[in-house]
Amino acid sequence: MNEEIVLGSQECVRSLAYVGDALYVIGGKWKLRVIIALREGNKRFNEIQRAVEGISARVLSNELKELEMNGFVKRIVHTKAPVVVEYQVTSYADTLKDVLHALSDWGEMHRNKIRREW
Amino acid sequence: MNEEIVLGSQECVRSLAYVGDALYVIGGKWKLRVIIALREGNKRFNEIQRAVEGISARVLSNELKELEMNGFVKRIVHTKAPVVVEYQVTSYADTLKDVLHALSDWGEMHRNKIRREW
DNA sequence: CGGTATCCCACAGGATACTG
DNA sequence: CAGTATCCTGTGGGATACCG
Repeated sequence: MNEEIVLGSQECVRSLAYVGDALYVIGGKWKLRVIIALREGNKRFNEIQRAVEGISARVLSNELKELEMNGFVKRIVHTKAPVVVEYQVTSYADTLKDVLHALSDWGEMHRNKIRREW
Repeated sequence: MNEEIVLGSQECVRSLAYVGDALYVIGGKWKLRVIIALREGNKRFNEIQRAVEGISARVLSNELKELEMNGFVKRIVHTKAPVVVEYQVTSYADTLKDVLHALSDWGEMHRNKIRREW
């Protein structure tokens, strides 16, 4: 039951490439946070901006475009009476569930550790 | 069993903060990759550089210092006869196991998806 | 080998203002 | 409200050279 602890060389090489690929699309300061905000439910532009603290309109606009291009988010324009634009996570974004959970859990643990140390 | 799919508002807010904290320390292009490389086994400076494709000596040097400061990596200098420096992941780095697995798995899935599309 | 020093630049991303 | 336009800065990070 110990062979799980140390990665084999092959696994390491593959893992390096895969994590590289992952970071390429979901890396950066904001992408995952925007996705998290939208997983709570569809949101309009300004709602996202309020939810994701610190993001500027310009940056959010860019992130949404990239997220849409990569299939994580869908932009929905309601053409009925009051024209409303809202953003929705796609089912592909759901595939990130484990990543988000793992990162969130680890972040929580880490924050507590840091607080204890200071 | 459906309440798992949509995050509650509280969870969302907490998750946003936690993921922010996590990305603060392990975000960026290289940190996780250096950790992965070292999880395979202790390595010397140039070995790491060869394993983590594309990283320059200057950047690797900086990353190792930060990783050491944050308790993920230990720098070991063997003072015996042939002076050798090697780097080792700490047990704290092991707490990232789930994050690394999730990211690696997702990266693999995503790569395959992209390849299928083109 | 294990780095450091220097130089440099692209680009992520912040601030502010503005528009339909 | 849903963005765009402009401007600007920091810094991540590449290239190259050098050192003990």
